[in-house]
Amino acid sequence: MGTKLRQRRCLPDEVTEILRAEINSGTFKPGQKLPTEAALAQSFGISRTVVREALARLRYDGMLETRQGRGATVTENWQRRAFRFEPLIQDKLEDLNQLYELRAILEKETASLAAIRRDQTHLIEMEKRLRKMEDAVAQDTDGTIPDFEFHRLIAKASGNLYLIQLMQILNYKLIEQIRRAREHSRLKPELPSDVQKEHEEIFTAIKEKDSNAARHAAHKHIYGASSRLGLTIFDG
Amino acid sequence: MGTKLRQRRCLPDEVTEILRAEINSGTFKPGQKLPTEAALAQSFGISRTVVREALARLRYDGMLETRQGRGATVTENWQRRAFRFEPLIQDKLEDLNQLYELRAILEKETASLAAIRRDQTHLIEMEKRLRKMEDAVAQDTDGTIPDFEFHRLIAKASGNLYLIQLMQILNYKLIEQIRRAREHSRLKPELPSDVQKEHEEIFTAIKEKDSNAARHAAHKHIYGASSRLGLTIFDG
DNA sequence: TGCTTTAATTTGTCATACAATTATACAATA
DNA sequence: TATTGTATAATTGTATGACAAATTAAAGCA
Repeated sequence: MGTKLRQRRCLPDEVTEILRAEINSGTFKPGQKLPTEAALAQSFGISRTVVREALARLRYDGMLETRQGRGATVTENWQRRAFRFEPLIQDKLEDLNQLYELRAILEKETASLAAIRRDQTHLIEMEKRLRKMEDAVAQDTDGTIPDFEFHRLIAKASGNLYLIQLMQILNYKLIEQIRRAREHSRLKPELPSDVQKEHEEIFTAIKEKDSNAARHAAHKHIYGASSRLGLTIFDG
Repeated sequence: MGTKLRQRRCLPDEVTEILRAEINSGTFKPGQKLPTEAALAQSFGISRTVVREALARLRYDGMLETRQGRGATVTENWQRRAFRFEPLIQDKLEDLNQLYELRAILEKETASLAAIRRDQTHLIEMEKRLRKMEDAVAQDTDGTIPDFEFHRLIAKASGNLYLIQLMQILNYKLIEQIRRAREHSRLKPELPSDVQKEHEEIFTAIKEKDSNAARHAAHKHIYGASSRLGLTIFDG
């Protein structure tokens, strides 16, 4: 295990990433034991302190189980405790594709719930963001933030705290990923007027408490967004 | 912050949970600085080692950002990196309710996708689990494992890796939670024959590539399961 | 063999030390 | 006064050593 360490970030980050990758790739299989902390420290050429920090993280994710005197064993992969939107697929486009597929599912049902549970406050806040986006379109500036907030408000109106958290993380991840993808491989930019129209449709459906219409409008929006990015998610 | 530590589990677990809760509840707000490691160690009455391990975990989840010389600040909650199904709500029944609502959403759409993308192998494996569950019903034994695996196979057939991971974690969490709830407050047990019938319906729909039927069958199943537990999720 | 005891191994926690980085206080200067 | 530069303190990052607690492996014994 003489993997080299690049001192770009802090050491525990590096070690965690390496160990995580080795577990995911099957170098250490479920049920199998990891080398001892001392051995890992020596093979990485670092102190036990750093190794322990890395193991602490993986243990917290439920990837490892350590017991005093026994060592660390890789957990069966179905009892993990944390979900991370780390790239699961090599092909970046396919990865983005699957993320958007998940997003479509969540946005659809969230909008549907929001149409039922929204109150006046939600509507007011949503409309504020709609106007901000309108301004952004008119002035040709970046409307990413009100866009992000608009979707967050829909989630909030759905009333489901897990949905809220999950979508917040997912949407932020997507913003980051798309921004990065744009820098490198020049993904097509969104067409602001289309986006604005789609947002209005979602808003109207939620306002009118039309659950099905909200679901369809949300689907149309996410499907449209993915299409504009050149993705090909399933149009269920 | 003289919160007491009960030595039930290991110290870092306790400290992590406490800090996590304090951040979530707003005791430490986003952008705000945490006490220094030394101060935390002293107030908890433990060593800096343990505090560092707790902070390492929260940092890894993206809840904290620490910089050498500056200290630890709470991250804006929209840039967190990991999603955990930790109790977000005080009321345990409402928490379970929201978890099931999320599960309903995911199972529905997963089944729908599975009906489109499943291949012969998936069907064979699913059927194996169906038979095992049948046996469990007949012999009045615990069919939790084949049940769990059946749902995992549906997710697998959907082809979306994020869905697979997410649902695995969620379903495992629910199994744990229900088991624990049963011990304490005697939740109603499932009616195995009903469950079996619902599973067969989902399977048939997926087998026949009927996406809508699969969606409906899955919804019926999760809605039924939650009802049998005495929950009241929305019947959209 | 089968059981008990002992020793070695390994993680959990503590304490200390120092380097690297940042914040703070303060003096010097224009 | 305001700003800038410098020294000082504070804080995290990493390394090392030590010991307790738990587990495993080995040795000894019937």
